[in-house]
Amino acid sequence: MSRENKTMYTLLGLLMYSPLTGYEIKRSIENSIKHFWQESYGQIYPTLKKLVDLEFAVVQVEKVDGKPDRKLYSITEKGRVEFINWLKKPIEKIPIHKDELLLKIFYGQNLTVEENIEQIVQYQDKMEDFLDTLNSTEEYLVTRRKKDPNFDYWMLTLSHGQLIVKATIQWCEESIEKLLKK
Amino acid sequence: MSRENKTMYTLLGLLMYSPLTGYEIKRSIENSIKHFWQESYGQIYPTLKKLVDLEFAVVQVEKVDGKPDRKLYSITEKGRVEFINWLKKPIEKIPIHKDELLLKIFYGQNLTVEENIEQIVQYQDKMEDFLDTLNSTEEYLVTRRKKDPNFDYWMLTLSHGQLIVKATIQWCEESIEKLLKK
DNA sequence: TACTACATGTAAACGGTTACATGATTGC
DNA sequence: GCAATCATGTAACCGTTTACATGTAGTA
Repeated sequence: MSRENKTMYTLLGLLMYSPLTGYEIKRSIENSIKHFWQESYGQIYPTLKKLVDLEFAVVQVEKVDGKPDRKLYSITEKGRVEFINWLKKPIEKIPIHKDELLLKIFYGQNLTVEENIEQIVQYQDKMEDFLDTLNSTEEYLVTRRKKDPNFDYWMLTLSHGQLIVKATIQWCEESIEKLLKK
Repeated sequence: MSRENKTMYTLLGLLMYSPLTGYEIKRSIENSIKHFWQESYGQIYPTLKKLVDLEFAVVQVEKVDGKPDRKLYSITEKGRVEFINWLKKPIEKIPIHKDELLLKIFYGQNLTVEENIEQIVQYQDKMEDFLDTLNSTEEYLVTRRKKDPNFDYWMLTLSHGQLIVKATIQWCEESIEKLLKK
């Protein structure tokens, strides 16, 4: 079973809006899909090269004084077809995400009840911080990006994050309760 | 920042209960933490070797006619200390799990509303199947393992899975609703 | 006859992060 | 003077999966 490279589709998806440089792609990911998707330069630049090799994108090199060349990547028709085909394809299997907290809780019998509660409390704190940043993003989208044709889809990914994080916080509270009764 | 090898701690945690072979470890993972943690033989066997190198475990080789040697690994005192120290350490940062469905939904404007709904419907189906297997596991634990000292902690990891999957199904339903109104 | 369970392991490749290297400009 | 932003990229390494190799015993 060959593994498909999702980084490629992430970049193609961004290039569907407009041509971008590697640097701009990184920034773009940082303030849009960051809460469920990340890419490093170590992935972005080689993938951009691959996109050109496969004729899914073309480069325009702009010379700039004293700076490295600015390489602007544009998606080709072939790239658009490839991207749309990927988009339509259903997700084959739900992925199992490795969860370090659960691994520690699974082995919880090796610690005291108090130590386990402490672990969960600290995790819950981090989840509440995360919920705050998601809520800030929502406010930004609603006040500044409501007219964008993508707005509804962006909001769907956000509400997913909010629901999951809230469920996790709820689990933390319930679990602490249960452990206190031991 | 050096990356810690969680596979090592996964194996040490299992060896805390009793000595095991690589094969038994694989099986053990398959019917306990499978819903949030997986390890392949390509990870297990080399890690077992490493555990012995670091003196966190010792091997006992049992010769068996016509079969490969059975290598039984036991945790050492040094290994127990290492494991407990890891268990106590708080989770530093919540990991961002890459989510292919959300990536596709984020780019949803490139498809029709119906195509996006179809994508979510199919995902929801898979989530409902997953919930069924989690519920079966719960039934098994409650009817067959209630006396085990680890029972409460095992149930916590299970209820986490159930809550998250239910939240995801809820998100699917709400999202389909929202898309139908477009 | 074929599949499953038992039991070991390796090699290649993939996917991803981190650290490094370079250097101009702008603003505090 | 220092940090941030713009802008390119590579190399080393880590973590993980997949496919391969080997072979017996029991069962459907």
